[in-house]
Formats: sequence, C-alpha cells, structure tokens
Amino acid sequence: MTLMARTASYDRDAALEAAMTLFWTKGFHATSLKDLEVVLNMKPGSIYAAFQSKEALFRATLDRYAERMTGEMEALIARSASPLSALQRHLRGLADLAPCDRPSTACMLVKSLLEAPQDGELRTFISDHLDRVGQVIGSALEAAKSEGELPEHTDTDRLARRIQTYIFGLKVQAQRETDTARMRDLCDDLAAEIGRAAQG
Amino acid sequence: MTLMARTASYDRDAALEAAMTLFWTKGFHATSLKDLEVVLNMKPGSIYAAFQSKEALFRATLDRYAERMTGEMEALIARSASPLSALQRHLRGLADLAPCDRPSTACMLVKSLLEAPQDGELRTFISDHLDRVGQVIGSALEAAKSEGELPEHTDTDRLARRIQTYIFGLKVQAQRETDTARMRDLCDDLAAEIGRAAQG
DNA sequence: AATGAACTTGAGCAATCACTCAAGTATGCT
DNA sequence: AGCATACTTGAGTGATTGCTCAAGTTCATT
Repeated sequence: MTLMARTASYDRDAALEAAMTLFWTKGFHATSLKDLEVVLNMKPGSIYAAFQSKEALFRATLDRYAERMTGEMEALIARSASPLSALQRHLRGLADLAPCDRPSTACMLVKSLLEAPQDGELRTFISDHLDRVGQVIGSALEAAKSEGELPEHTDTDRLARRIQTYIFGLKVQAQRETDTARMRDLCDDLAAEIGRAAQG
Repeated sequence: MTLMARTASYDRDAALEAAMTLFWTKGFHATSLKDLEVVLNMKPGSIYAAFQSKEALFRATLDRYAERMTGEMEALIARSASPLSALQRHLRGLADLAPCDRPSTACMLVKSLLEAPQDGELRTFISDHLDRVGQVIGSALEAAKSEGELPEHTDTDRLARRIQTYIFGLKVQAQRETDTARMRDLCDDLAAEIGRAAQG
C-alpha cells in the first residue's frame, strides 16, 4: 500500500500541450530548456522529475501530436459517408491551414524527421509514427474498396503512400505559399488525383 | 592601387562544399562551429574572416545548393528532347537517391525552410530560392507547351507548383522509405500524373 | 633585405546549453 | 499533531555555444 503525499501541482496534459506547441513551432534544437520553463511554468527540477529529459519530453509531444493527427483523420473518415471523399476533403482542408490557430502549417512529424540525425533512434521513432498515419489512410482506402468506391484491383498500400506524399508536399507548400487562391487550386488539383484513382 | 600581401591558403570553393555537406546532413542548428572547424580545416578566426558569421556561411551554402539544383535540372531539360519527359525523368530519378553519394536524400532547402524561424528573414531567403527552382520547372512547362506537348490552355505556373509539391513529398518519403521497389512505384505514379496533365 | 598589408592562429570571451541536487514545502495517512 | 512521502525550488554544475582579437606568419612590393 503506497502512501500518497504531496499532489503534483502541474497539469500534465496542459504541460504536454504547451511543450508540443513550442517544439512544433521552433523545432527541437531551437527550443531551449529556458523556453520550456517559461511555457510550462515549471522549474528545471520539476521538468526533469516529470519528464526524464528534453528528448523524452520531445518524444512525448510527438506521441501526442501523432495521436491527435490520426484521431482527427479517423474522425473525419468516420463522419463522412464515403472514405474516399473524406480523404479528398482532408487534402482540400490543407488550404485552410490558418497560421493563427495552429502553431505551424508544417507537419510536426515531417519537420522533426528532417531535423533528427539520419541514423539515430529518434528517426525511426518518428518514422514509425508516420507509418501509423499511413495505415489510417490505408484502412480508409480498404473501406473505400469494399464499398465499391475503388476498383477491386487497387493497391491500397501504394495509393496510401501516394496520398501521404501529397500531404507531405502540401504541408511544405503551406509554409511558403501566401496566396490562398493558389494554395486552394493546388489542394484541389491533388484532391482530384485521388478521385481519378477511383476510376482506374 | 591595392597592395596584395599574403595569399589566402584555404580553397573557398572546397570550404563551401564541405560546409554545405555538413549543413545539409546535420541541419543548421545541429552544426556547431567546432564541426565546421574540422571539415573546413580552418580556425574560428579564419572562418569569420572568410565568411562573416555562421548564418552567413549557411546562406552561402544554400546559394550553392540552389544553384546546383537548378543547374542540374536545367541541364536535364536541355539534354532531353522533350521538356515534359525531362521532368518525368527527374521525378523517377528521385527513386535512385543513393544515401551514399549524397549527404541526404532530403532537399536542403526544404529541410532548412522547416528549421528556420517562421517569421524570420532567413525564411524568405530560402523561399525565394525555392521560387527560383519553381520557375525553372515553369519555364520547362512553357517550352513543353510551345512544342505542343501540353494543351494551349494549360496553366503552367499552377502545374509547376504541383510538380514541385510532388518533389517535396517524394524527397520526404525518400528519407524514410527503405524499400526501393515501393519508392520506385511511388515515383512512377507521380511521374505518370504529369503525363496525364499533358492530355487535358 | 625591409616594409606593410593580408591572412592565420588559438586562447579565451560572455552567454547559453542541458541538467543536477540539496534544501524547502506541501500533502495524505495514522 | 506528527510523521513520511512526494513534489517544487533555483542556485549552480561543467560543457559547449557562437564569436573576438591581439599576436604571429606569410608574401607581394619596394
């Protein structure tokens, strides 16, 4: 029987959210512990007691980000009558990535992937998360196939990889494209590609 | 009349190349001056005499990278009979990005764009370089149009943006995709998209 | 040779980095 | 109330950061 003593004063969920926002905007290397102390409103000792290290905290925020991303995507698919049109809507939605409500229009996972050392363990950690996102897309395509939206011979894994590649590219473009009309056209073009895959 | 004295002992071109390789692989923040001292074989004083600061050196390597990238692309287009198929070949070539001869399969400009502060001047510096690459693609498409490879009504700027988005996405995928066959399929798929644009 | 401009050197600057730990404080349990 | 336990605190760790500069070295010119 453990003896509970002083209760933690910080809100773990809020802290992770704040850390995620910071890492997402500034990147891992450019984020200092001083920065984290401010947004977490915690002293270094507490930070290291709660999360084991800067990198461990970073990974926790990546977990959070990935879970949210897949969650939103799954919700969008579940909400929609057609899995295929849900994916198209997701692509078109990338045109509306407001720079205000989100910390960055870039994908935190992609950003982190490119920043992480090429051969490090962190790299595979991030890549695994991206795989999981890809699997969400893949299972949506499987559902689309069984609903007759896609031809029976469709290679859903391959198509999923293509769609994820579109998302990667679009989110990079969103980082620099200021013209919203052009961004919308671009998203529409790539969304249309998915529709074309439905034909054959 | 200036009086030349001691001649510089370092090879500026080789130094820039080495710095580019380092920045490209590790990224700006993860590259320390100690790292640069080693690969440039220069002491801090010389580095700061030759290049004004770490960031100035970084920018110089970005110039070098961008010039090389556009140069290679223009050469590929010039070498080819058809501008459109040159672009397709470029996309398919992304499947063969060997991790050995190049420092990174990722695009240094994209990597740097995502690492740079959102509102900083460096960001626009990098984005301008990416614009220039986009213009190379755009003028290739213009050439394709005047040669009858593309319909007269084709919006070449828009198509150029789409192709560049493909390149962005593919180079991110190349960072994590180990299966060469799947990577090849992916590149083929996106190259085929360009061909489809030629129809209508 | 002697001169002086151009370049190299490397010790060392203040600042910051990620991180630690002993001391202090608050809380649940008896 | 009093103890034990967990959590918070923040000054301080050594290492490293980007960068400077006075002293030394090399070379074209005289």
